[in-house]
Amino acid sequence: MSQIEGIELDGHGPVYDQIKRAVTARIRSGAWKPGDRLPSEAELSQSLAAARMTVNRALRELTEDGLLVRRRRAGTFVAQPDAPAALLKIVDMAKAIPARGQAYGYRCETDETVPAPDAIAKAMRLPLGARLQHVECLHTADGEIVEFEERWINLALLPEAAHAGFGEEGPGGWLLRAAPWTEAEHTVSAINAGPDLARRLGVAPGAACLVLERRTFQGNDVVTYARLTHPGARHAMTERFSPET
Amino acid sequence: MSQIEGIELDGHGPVYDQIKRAVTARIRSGAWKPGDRLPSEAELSQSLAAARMTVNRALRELTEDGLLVRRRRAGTFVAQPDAPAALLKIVDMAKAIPARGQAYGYRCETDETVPAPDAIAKAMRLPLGARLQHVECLHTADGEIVEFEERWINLALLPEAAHAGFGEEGPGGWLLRAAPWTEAEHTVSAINAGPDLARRLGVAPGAACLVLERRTFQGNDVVTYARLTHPGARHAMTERFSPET
DNA sequence: AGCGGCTAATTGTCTATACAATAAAGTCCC
DNA sequence: GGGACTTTATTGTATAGACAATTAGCCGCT
Repeated sequence: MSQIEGIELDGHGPVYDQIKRAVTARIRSGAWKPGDRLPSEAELSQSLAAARMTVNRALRELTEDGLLVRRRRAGTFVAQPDAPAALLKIVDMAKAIPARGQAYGYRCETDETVPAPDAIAKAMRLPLGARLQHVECLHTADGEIVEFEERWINLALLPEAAHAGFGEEGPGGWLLRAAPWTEAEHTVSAINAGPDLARRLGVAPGAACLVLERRTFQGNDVVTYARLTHPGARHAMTERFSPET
Repeated sequence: MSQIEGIELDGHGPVYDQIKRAVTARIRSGAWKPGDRLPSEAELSQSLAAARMTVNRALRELTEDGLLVRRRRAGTFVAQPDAPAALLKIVDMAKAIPARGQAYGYRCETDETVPAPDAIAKAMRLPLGARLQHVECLHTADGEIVEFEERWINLALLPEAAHAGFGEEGPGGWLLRAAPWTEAEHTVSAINAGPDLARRLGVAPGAACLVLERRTFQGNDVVTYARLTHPGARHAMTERFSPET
């Protein structure tokens, strides 16, 4: 029983990390398949000449990464490769553009205090006419418009926003400093540019645009709602991601 | 020095978790601000009457979550709330649609072995004319088309794909079982539907569509390339996410 | 002032041990 | 056979102690 033929460590880096790599390699190579049971911590601990706590840490972290599943008394199993749960990271333009080696530009077009319009009040779960700071601005990369930002900030939660002045800096950075947030919700969709939007983005009316909507929460209250529109042809979001960490 | 006035644990659940919650609460409440230094592990261990290993685990996990930053000899600090690094999870239609309580439907339109067309060969980093399995299919929710999938599978890596038969099941599920993958890359963009695409999706020509492209890697080789097109108006991807875990 | 080396504070890891919690498997009794 | 109880393998957590690795800060020298 327990044919634990040589799982071998490579001697590079911390032991728990070596164990993680060794187990990962076994799974990757197909030697251990989804549903297979691994040797128990006690067995591994002995066969690897490591403390059980060290083995435990390795297996625990692999479990957090979704590579393993563990059940008390039953054992540790190779996880079924679940959803290719891919993630798309959504980044702040003011940071992403310089990171790509392009010149970042910002232009503020609107910065005013207004009562909440119907649709916005609903999206922000606020009573009709609640006071909001409304900002409209453009982000450019090497002079080309890559994002049109429409932003509403809940003045009941962040009264300072009314006097922050978004002429020089976008609301993104300011909010990051001013507002701790607990949760965010994103929606991605595609729309045809209407005449007004087309003019602002400098694209033909009807052109496809990528829209990212973001609601940021403080507990159950919506702190801010943003609608970020990108010319579809001109801008794409790319993210590379690996499951193992 | 070190005014560690009462960080208090609540007695619910594991100690390391209590510590995580207590520290998180401090940061959330603003009592500890970005850049502030926390008491050392030794101090916390004493003031909380917990072993240093336990404190270490709590702080380590919070560091992995990006809430803290740690430097040897310097100490543990509250992290600058970095990018509101928002994540959009990309899900498999065959799973996502039933999860939303809608009836999932699948229809295969093409399932053939072909030499790689120019653009695809380039995207998959393959020589021109390499053998690929080409699948085109539709995913519906309550009868409405929500995704048009164009899929190319590298037969050099997965020869079984030629005889898998994608008439009943989409390539997504099959690939999940057949192909271990190490990395994936996603690109999101928006396009105007051309005549052909409009017909297939059942939308007006020129309608905005959301396009998700996915390349899945095995090491440096591209296993499969997928182009998933969604009618922009009819479908949006939403994801809620919180930074603390 | 600047450079180099020493000291010590702090995190990072590993170990051995202990006990708690869980749940699979077995046992007994009807 | 099946339900209730007991056993026991396995993971989950906590602890104390040790040493390694890193590096900020200090001291001394030039």
